[in-house]
Amino acid sequence: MRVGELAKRSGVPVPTIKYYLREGLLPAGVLTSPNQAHYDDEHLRRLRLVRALVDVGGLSIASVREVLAAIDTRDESLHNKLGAVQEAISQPSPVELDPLAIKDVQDFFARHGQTECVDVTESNVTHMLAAALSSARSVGHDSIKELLDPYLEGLKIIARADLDYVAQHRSPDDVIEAMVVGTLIGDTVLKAVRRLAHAQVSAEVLGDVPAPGRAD
Amino acid sequence: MRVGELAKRSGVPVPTIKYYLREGLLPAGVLTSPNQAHYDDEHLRRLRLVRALVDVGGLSIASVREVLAAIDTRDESLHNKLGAVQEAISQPSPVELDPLAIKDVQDFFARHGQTECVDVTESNVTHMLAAALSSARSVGHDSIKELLDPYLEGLKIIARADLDYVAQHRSPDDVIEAMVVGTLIGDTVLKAVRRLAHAQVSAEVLGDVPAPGRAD
DNA sequence: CCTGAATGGATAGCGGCACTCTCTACTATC
DNA sequence: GATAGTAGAGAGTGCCGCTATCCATTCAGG
Repeated sequence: MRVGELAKRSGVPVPTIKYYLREGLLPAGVLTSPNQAHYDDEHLRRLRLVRALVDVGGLSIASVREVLAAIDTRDESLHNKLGAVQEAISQPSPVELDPLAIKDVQDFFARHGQTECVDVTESNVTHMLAAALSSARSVGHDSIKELLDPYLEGLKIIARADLDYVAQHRSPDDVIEAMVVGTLIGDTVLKAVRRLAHAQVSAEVLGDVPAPGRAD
Repeated sequence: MRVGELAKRSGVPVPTIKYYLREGLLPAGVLTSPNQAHYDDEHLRRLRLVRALVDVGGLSIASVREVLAAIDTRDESLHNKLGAVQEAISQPSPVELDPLAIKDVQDFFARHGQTECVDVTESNVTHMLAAALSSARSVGHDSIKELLDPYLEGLKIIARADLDYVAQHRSPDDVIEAMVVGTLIGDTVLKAVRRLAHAQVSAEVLGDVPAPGRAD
């Protein structure tokens, strides 16, 4: 197919597709003449993935490029690849880290037998966690660290489901893509369902009546 | 204190503080003369909250304004206020909704006894969920909907912890703020911990050795 | 009381990002 | 041969979150 049809089938405007091509988010089509190229279903699939990462995952174009690079790398173990993708989809926030928050993260790791991680800034993921706790501290909510353990408890169930989902896929490429999609879209799903759970819980506890003094 | 000290104590540059004042994210200080105003700890607290929402929550200035407005509204029930905050911190994505994904969301609600919600686009939260599932469908991962139930399972534990955390706070204002901080910073914490859980699980299953054929 | 730094208030400018427009030279199609 | 579409590339756009500049005023130190 040519770019026009790719645009029609994906819902992405032609100029945007050209932009993605320039930015390296989409491999070039096969040139049949100096100004004619041919795109296949793989391009369509990739284009939809890019849109999913941008629209739902909220990734920047640069991050998408990193993620795709990690997906496309062929000479690494699956585990390393997953790690690279994790890093790419977890951009650090510009918050400066509070040493006490770093301590909280280290304690958390220690509590769960992970004694390796000494330098929190080493990984985007741990940096993200430390940044979140730092921010919480700065607004006087340092006790939010008490949530870490129950969160882990709930996340064990969730991570198991994620794993089962990813395990459905056969080829390593599909596994990686499932991981990316599952993680990023999963984040959004989690966010939404958590809010629904909050709403339900708050309705139960607070009800429509303003009676906060009830013993539960 | 004056703006210079506010800047020093918060780490936010003076011009940025002025910008926030203009944008209504920060109430004006008490004028003691035509060009002298006095700011108190409440301003500092609010300023830190704004930074937390922007840096960790990733909210736009406009969303922050909405959240603060919801926090500051005085004439609504706590439950309504929480709902307003939820909406404000859940911006809809520009994805167009797949009817099948909408059906998935409705089925999910039906499975859990929530029969009220007919129109998914009514709330930003349900819209977010439907958008995420739509995107998943578009990249060929429609079976991600199977994750909804296990996610809810894990999130029940998490939401309970959230509720306990919020319940520690006395005044309604503190409850609202705890809800905002707990939800937004909690999102980031959840994201990070989930990634750590993934990494751990993938290390266990895949190990450093490329032996995918092991029976678990 | 004088001087230099800081302040409130307002307007304009900047840098980054994700496109979007425009143009040229060409080609497929009717 | 007219028309529509295409590759490729550079410039332009719109928004967002600041940042710079300016002015009249005022505070703080000597």
